[in-house]
Amino acid sequence: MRCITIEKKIPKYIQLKETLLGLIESGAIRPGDQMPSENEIADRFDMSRQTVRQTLGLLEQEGRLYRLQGKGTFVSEQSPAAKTHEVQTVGILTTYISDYIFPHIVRGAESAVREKGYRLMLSSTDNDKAREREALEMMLSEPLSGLIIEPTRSAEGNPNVSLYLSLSYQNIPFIMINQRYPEITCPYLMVDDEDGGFQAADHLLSLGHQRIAGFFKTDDLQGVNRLKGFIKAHQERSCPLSPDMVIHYKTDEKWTRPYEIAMQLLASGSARPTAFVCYNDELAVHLLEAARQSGLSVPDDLSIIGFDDSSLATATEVKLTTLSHPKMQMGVDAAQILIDMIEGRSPASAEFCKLYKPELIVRNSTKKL
Amino acid sequence: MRCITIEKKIPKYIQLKETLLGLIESGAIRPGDQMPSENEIADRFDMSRQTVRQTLGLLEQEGRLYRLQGKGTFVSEQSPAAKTHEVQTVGILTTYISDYIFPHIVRGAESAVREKGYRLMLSSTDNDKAREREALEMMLSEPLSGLIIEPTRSAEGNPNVSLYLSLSYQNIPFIMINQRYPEITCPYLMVDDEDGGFQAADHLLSLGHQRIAGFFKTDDLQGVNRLKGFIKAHQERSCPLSPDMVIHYKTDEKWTRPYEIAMQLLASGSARPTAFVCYNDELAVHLLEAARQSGLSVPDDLSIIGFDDSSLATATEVKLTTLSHPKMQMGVDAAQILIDMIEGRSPASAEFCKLYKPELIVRNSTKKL
DNA sequence: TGGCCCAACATGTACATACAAGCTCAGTGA
DNA sequence: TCACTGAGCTTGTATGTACATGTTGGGCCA
Repeated sequence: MRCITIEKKIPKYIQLKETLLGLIESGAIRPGDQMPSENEIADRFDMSRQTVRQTLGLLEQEGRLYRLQGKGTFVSEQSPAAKTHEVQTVGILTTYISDYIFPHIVRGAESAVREKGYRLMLSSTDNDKAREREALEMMLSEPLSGLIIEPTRSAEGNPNVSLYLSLSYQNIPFIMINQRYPEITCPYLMVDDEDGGFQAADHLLSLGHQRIAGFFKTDDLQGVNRLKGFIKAHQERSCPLSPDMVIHYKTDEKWTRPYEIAMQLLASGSARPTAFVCYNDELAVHLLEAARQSGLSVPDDLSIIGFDDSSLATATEVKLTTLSHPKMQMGVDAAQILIDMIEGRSPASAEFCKLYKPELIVRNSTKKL
Repeated sequence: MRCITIEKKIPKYIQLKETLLGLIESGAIRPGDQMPSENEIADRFDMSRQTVRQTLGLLEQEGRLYRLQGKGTFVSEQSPAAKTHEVQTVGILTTYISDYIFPHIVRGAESAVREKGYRLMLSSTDNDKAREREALEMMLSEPLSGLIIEPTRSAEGNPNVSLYLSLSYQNIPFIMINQRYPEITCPYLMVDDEDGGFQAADHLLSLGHQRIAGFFKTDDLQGVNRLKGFIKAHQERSCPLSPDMVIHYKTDEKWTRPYEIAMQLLASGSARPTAFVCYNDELAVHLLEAARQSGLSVPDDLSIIGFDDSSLATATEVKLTTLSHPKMQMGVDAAQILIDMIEGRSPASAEFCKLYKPELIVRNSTKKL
């Protein structure tokens, strides 16, 4: 009884809409065909012309019909096609596009996204919070199906939290790579930087090095974590670590400060470090130059270890020992997990997390003491 | 008289719509405010409630109003903002994203595009014609305001010409970078590769080298043009060029063929070349290794010259002499010219063309014989 | 035969009425 | 005091009528 009452609550004009759509979908009325006139429909379905008009208005608004005054009402051409494979868009927001390992991440994401039939919207923040906001707002000006985000300057708080929260509110899935804002709960992928830092230091310690200088960029969490692992390795091996053997620098100092300090350290006689752990290969190559300038040979006088296994690591004459991680794969994985979330296939909770263990690649820049 | 008749032809519900919009725009009714009820409006403007409903339906459809049954009709929040600076999108289609100099081009384009308030859609072809088509079709599934295209494998014809022609037909401006399809007339930006090849060879010839081997990737026009300049320099200097001093290779052979041939050439005794001109820095670094393997020192026994002035050029111990060109600037210029075209500011005809003259950067990998 | 006009029919505009359904709030009753 | 009810407002659904406007085609007239 109740059921029937509820059934009956469906308005007539909606019922008519479904009926007409059925006729169109079934092919009884084909694209381009003229519909029966309003009066005819009204008679046939035993309703007033006004109600028919209301239905037709809806269908016209949805693009399924078009009406020509004086001529009649007609079925639109392409509607189902346009509706079924409408292409969706995924956004990726990175700090830098051109530098170093980022292109590989972007490339991985792009190829995975393209393969799944999505488009990729790209934006970068240049590691600037204001630009992060700008880019996010611009990307979201048209509906996005999902976002891959590489957080900007994550060690220094996050004025754009509200924007990220509004993403959740709008039900737009997103995933973070490389780093993560602690305030935001979302799936993320990152290299196990602490483990990498640990492996680097541990490798050198196991080779008998006692005075190891570590150069870390500390305005992002990656550098902080690598440093953490670096310290941990010293603790586990019970090797004392002098504070002046830990060199912090910021992104904009990368071509100045580490080099200068390296030169000082290398000139410091008997207390001179016998090994450098570098934040990444770029810096390692740079400090390799510092060693040359100081008249020291690598690895005989100084061991150097990099991070990322970039193309720079093997471009040098002394091939760099470094920590390798799947740069492009992270982009691919991020895209795939995100698309799983978009398409509702994912069991990946908000807590989902994938850590990539770096692999130590021993080449010729490190040597037993 | 006629005029008045025409005035009177404007339907009441349209008039009411304009009136209400006026009230909203003027601030008399503010976003979030409740509108007068349908009956009230009907009374005030002396029309039936049905007609008022028609107007409100239109405005609701346009997103200016929303209606809540039982509560009333309200003015939407953000409509004017969303309407006035609706964000447009520009696409960029490159062969590779992560390799080498492409990230710089993409970055330049991204930053210029973002600055102008556009969004950037990114896709790559992996130098594959089928994927080029796929990517183009996908990007165009939603309207794009313009496209930056780096042609795919341009030395081998172009099965996708029709797609590009349809761009013109749809009035979507586009611009090509790095290379150009000869069948398509459009503005383009490129490095003057022929001049670069010429400068490289000329530099070595002027240093007294007589036997110079040139390694060129010839499945794209860039390599072909660099080779052209390489040959031209020999002609102008009246220096004979033996055919086996010109090595062609294809993209997928880049890690094999040139290296092998270089090793052969370097082992060929008295006829051994005294200098290498390389398609790019990547290859130059690779052939630097071949020289080391052959026990030859650079630049004393062998001069090597690269192309692109990439980060690899200074990562090596022997800093590479190379040809520099504004990688990122090309992306910036492409974006700016394209946006000028989109916004109709451009006097740039379809024939517009900008050639970047490469600049020879002399470092330590070349030496007077 | 050719041009014109008008009837017939299509959708568009406008108004009237009636009742259904959802929200608010004041007043009632336990 | 608190919960319920119902009056009175809102928008939503449904139908009726009337006339305007645009399209087509057949029939009339020159």
